[in-house]
Amino acid sequence: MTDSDSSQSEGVKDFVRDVIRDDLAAGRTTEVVTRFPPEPNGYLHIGHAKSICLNFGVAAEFGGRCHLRFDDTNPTKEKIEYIEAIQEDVRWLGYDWREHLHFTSDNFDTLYQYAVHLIENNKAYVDDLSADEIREYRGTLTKPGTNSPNRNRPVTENMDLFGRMKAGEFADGSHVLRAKIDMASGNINMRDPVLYRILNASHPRTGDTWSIYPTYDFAHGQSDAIEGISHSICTLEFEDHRPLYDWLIENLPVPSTPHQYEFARLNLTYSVLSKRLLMQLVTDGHVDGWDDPRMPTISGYRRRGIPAAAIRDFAQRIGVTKSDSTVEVELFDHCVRDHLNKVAPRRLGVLKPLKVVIENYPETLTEEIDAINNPEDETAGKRKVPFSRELYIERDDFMEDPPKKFFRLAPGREVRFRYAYFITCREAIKDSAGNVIELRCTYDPATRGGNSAEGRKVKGTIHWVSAEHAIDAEIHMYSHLFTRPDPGAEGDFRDDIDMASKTILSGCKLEPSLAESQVGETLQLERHGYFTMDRVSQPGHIVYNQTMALRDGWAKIQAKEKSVKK
RNA sequence: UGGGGCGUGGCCAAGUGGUUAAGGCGCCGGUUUUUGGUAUCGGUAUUCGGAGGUUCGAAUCCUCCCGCCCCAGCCA
Repeated sequence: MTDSDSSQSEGVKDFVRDVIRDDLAAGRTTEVVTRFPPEPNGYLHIGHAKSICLNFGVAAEFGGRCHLRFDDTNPTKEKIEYIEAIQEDVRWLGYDWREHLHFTSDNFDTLYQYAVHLIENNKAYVDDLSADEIREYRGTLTKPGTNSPNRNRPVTENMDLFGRMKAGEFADGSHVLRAKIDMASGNINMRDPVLYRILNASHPRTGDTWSIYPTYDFAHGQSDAIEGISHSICTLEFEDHRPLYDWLIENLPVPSTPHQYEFARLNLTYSVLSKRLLMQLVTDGHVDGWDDPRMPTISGYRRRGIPAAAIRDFAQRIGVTKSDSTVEVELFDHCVRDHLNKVAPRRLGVLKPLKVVIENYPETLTEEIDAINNPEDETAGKRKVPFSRELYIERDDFMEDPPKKFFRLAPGREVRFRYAYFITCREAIKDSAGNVIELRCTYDPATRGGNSAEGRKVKGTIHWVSAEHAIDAEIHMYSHLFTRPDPGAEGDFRDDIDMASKTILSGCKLEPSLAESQVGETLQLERHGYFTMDRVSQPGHIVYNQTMALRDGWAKIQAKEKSVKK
């Protein structure tokens, strides 16, 4: 965690922190212990980041600790791959669980003993109704349920049956262990919830030792209690599980009494934030894996070059409340730009090259031009960029017949080549089809560095790259994965995928210093945006991902002109 | 007449009975600028889902109403 982060988190205020402050003040808690409890059945996304920042952040602020606990109670969906990826992501986000890496499966023996305890106290029973029958007996939202015919099975019989469930004598689905609570409760979670089910499946960590597995409800709160969690923070959909959470804590010989608090999960415009839908994008091949730079996953952001600090800043700015909300991606984008603007080294790169020949520049000369690495950070220093007679500029920086407000190059116009010279366009060379393929220009030797001694002004500054010295690169440009802010709001979310959300630019020309850049560093190509080298890069085949475009004032002016004309 | 939540500007979100309802994002306009970036200045809710009521005073308390979200997995 950086200093700017901790100073930002001062004065963070939300209802969760209010609760903790009150608990501390009233002596209900002496140590704040939280946990981030992912199920290893997929990759972490920005919604998880909100929870991670909350749980680890709160623990740090109050001098407590935060555990990383894998909620691995469903072997049919969980994989080692996810366990490893999740740890990498949490670490990359900047958080440290120290020795507190836990697994719900670490508690399987204890949980089993807890179940036995409930049976012995006549508070749980083995039911051999089918799943369908259990559903029928459960009633509906408005009609109370009815008791299972097995509800009054004698304790000894329950003990025998439960033991045999554990021993693997029964088929999947043939029996379950249920809590004996209240089939008429308005809260469906209290209508004798299932505590254990038979799953003859191999578990990523416990292998084949178990054929019964606890449900979320039976495992989560008890694991909290075992780990000494003081504040168990989860999302709103678990709100009506809280009475069950509390009931189990009260009725079991657990070592501590944790409490559950719920906050609203994150929704983001132009994104889907559900492991199920993200999984579908991956398995159907709509994206290039969980870490596709268009994915709202932590690994996707990392590959896209978004810094962890920006994600933490975002998590802090959106706040923590109980009201359902959808945050506009623009806020996320702002956090990314805000951070990168301060730290990203500036470089020159041409995405869509147009050749320029400086006619009055010596053919054999190459000059080393001083360029500032980061105008926002003096300590970043300067570098040398080679300038020569033949250069590339951006196609979009030249117009044969420019509109009034176009400040870039055009026939007869003079502009500044950043850090180098004032350049005047003398002629545009065209191919037989009428496309401009080359510009013939002249330079003013007296403007070296980019200023005219006599105070002559120029309206535009454009970037350039020396043709002879440039390195070639392929650049992947990205836009929102979805065409609408609320994918899936009308029909299948896959119909809202923007097929043009990824475009590949090849033959891009970058300044030679970029030969030394590395995967994991995000830099700014001036006037374009932020970019980062992709992990697929090879020595002869450099690939960059666009992290985020700079805000584009020119695009706004153009859009306005267009709407005025209409 | 099932249970549980939530409603403050376009989007987040402070506010916990007492001067003109914080702040951020976005948007609009100005200034600066060797990135049409950044920075900076100004504008953007006479009103807090609605209606009543209590009070000298209400976004904050009470009543009723309206809207939205979650729950009927042997998923988490």
